[in-house]
Amino acid sequence: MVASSVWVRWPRRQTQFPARPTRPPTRGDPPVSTGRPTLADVAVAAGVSVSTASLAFSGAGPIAAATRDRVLAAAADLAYPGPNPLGQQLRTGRSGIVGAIFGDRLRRSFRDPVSIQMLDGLAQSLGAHDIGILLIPSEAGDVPPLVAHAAMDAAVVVLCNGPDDAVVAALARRGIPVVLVEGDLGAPTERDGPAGRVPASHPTARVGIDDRRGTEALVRTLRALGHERFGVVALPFGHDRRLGEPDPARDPRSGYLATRRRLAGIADAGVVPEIVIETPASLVEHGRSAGHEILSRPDPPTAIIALSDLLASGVVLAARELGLRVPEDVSIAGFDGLDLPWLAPDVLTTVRQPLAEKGRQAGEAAIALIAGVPFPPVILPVQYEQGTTTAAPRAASHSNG
Amino acid sequence: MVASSVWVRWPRRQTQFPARPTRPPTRGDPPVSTGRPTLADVAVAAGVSVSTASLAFSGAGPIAAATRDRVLAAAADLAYPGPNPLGQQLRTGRSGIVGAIFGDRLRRSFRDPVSIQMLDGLAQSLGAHDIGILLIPSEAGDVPPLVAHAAMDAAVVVLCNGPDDAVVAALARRGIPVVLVEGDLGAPTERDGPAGRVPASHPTARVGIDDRRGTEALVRTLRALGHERFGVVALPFGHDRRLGEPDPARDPRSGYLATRRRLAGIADAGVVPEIVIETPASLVEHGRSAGHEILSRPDPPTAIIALSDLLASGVVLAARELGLRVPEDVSIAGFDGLDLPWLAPDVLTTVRQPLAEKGRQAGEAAIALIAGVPFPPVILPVQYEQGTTTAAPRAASHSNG
DNA sequence: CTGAAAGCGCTAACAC
DNA sequence: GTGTTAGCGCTTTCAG
Repeated sequence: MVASSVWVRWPRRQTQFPARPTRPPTRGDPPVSTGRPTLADVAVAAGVSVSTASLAFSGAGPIAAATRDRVLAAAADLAYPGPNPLGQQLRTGRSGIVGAIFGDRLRRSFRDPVSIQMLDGLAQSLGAHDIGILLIPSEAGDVPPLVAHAAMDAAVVVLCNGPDDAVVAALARRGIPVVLVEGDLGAPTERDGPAGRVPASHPTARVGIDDRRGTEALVRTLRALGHERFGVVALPFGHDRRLGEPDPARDPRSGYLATRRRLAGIADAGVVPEIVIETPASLVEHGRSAGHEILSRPDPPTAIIALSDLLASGVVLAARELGLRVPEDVSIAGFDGLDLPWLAPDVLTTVRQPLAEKGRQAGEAAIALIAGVPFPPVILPVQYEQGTTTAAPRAASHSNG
Repeated sequence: MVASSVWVRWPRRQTQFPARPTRPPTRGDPPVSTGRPTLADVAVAAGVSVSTASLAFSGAGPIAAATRDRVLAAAADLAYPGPNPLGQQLRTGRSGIVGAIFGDRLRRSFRDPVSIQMLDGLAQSLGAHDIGILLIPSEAGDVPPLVAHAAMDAAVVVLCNGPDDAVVAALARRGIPVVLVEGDLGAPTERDGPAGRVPASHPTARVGIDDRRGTEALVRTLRALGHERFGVVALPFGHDRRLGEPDPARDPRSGYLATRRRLAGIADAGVVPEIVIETPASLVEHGRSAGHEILSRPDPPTAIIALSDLLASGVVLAARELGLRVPEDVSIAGFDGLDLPWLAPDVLTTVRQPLAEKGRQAGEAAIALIAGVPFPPVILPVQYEQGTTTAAPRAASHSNG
């Protein structure tokens, strides 16, 4: 049974909203006179000059209380909604907007709480300065028109792809300061990729976490429990997203920094995984697929490290579906420190990163760069968190893996 | 064991980025000359007038190909990044930005895939017109500064609270067209709430779904299966969010439209629920709490209707935790039509709504209003979808409920 | 097809 | 404490 099966859509009339009367157009008069009162109108009504009227609103200079009240009263009379931001912006050269560019589809990024929590922190620090966030979803590879044309005072770029990131190059060309979250531009000598050149002098800041030491600590803990044979479910390596074992031919220098660093931490702990599955995105279903792939093998590894909690939770689901007990039959760990109530009764062993703080720092970085102040790189610490999904392997076999 | 325990933060130097040389300031010269090339510079370099140079970039008028090439070459020479959007915006009176205002915390809204999918659709339709989305998180009740001051050509307001919504009033005062998603302004006569007056003439559009008939169809189906005793886990009733049985004293006319309408649909199907639990937000954990509350009672209802899928999935978790089989012991249904892979092997019985399409329509509405064209109300259909979480009650007792 | 002129709405340096 | 003045960078008539 279907609730309703047609698209209800009332006919559209072509009538315009009532146009306000405009003064007779003179030569060179732009056709876009809004008809709304301006600061000049208020000034006339209050019997003061425009500059004084401006002061009444901005408070950016000395003004007699009586004068200010007179101006505000006149404004109220005229239903003047306050200074037009467009005029302010042109005059001050500031838009009051910071672009947030996600190197991925909105849909995919936003199904991941990691992006959201970061965005929340970003909104906090920028909001405190009355700076707005312009959402710029960006398909992998191409440069969205908004990056090229929208007004913004700075941009926060999440998950850029290294030296050749065309988005960052476009921003640099426009002179827009860039905050790189979980990204870098490569060594200065590498910055002249085909897509563009980011001059070393371009105002840039970096905010990241110490993920390398995070996975290292995690893996060391698992080794101490007796695990010797590891599987890894990895985040995407780069914009060319795929599911399966990674292409051995890929340039290990390129691709997403977070993925590279978290893998490096595993190596730091002295572990060479028996199997690595790359996923196209940090989503439960991809973790589930990867989990099935790894756990269905004969004699699978005793511990699986997923590079994100969403992936790890997918692996847990896969294990459950295969009738494996977690952590008795297989230990599963994640990364991020998300709250995943639906995994109950299990609680993921993970490496918690300060997501909101990362966003907040990115916001502070943007604010600093806008003010012309350099912002030194920030690397936030992460913390190992024991959950219920890891334990010693059933038979801590000392046979070589 | 802890990966690292201090906040790594390198010392901040106070050096400025190298300031570009500015021409000696003359009287009245604003201090904010960017030093970057302008269209005038390009025009000089190309040996044409500014108006011609403008045409070379906008293509909004006749221009000789040779002239255009000369201008573009000069622009490339000067590393001119294209017309400054701030100038364009003041001149055209358009910011190219639509505000997206969520009547809730960013964090909360964005943990809910419903908001995200809508936002994705919104980005689609606005992006096709090169219009950017300004993200405006809004605490319940107060008017964010960005609503009052940010430049935008229109605003999409999600989940407004009825006639007295201060955010909508503020937008109306500024003359900014408003698209209401899942909201209304009450009857015209009610629009003069204490918080503000939204004149009937103010450009406004509405986009919603046929949720009333959705829950009606759902409940009728359950009744046909033999269910007679229902519990309801409700979305928040209004900005005053709480968990528990609803305040009987609340004005049934106020509060979130979606909640009211979905409840109305249940009544339409001839059902008076034995128990209603209101939740503070559409989140799994609240559904879980509510589920425990309902299912722990003696002789609980045989069917539980949650007004969102996230809430419903929480109820499923609660049932599992209480050792109840779904749907044998209790039927559970949701609303939205989300993909919840982690609920496997269960698939929610639900009412699917076209979320992305809702966002797309909101975007189209905004575009229409910006162009001064009225946009008639849109009510999108919903569709009942049978999952595995509903079935006939174990003993379809015909004793009166 | 190109150039001249006018001004969108505002702020801020400076003179009074 | 207030007014004068000069644009911010751009688009768009309209004349040639």
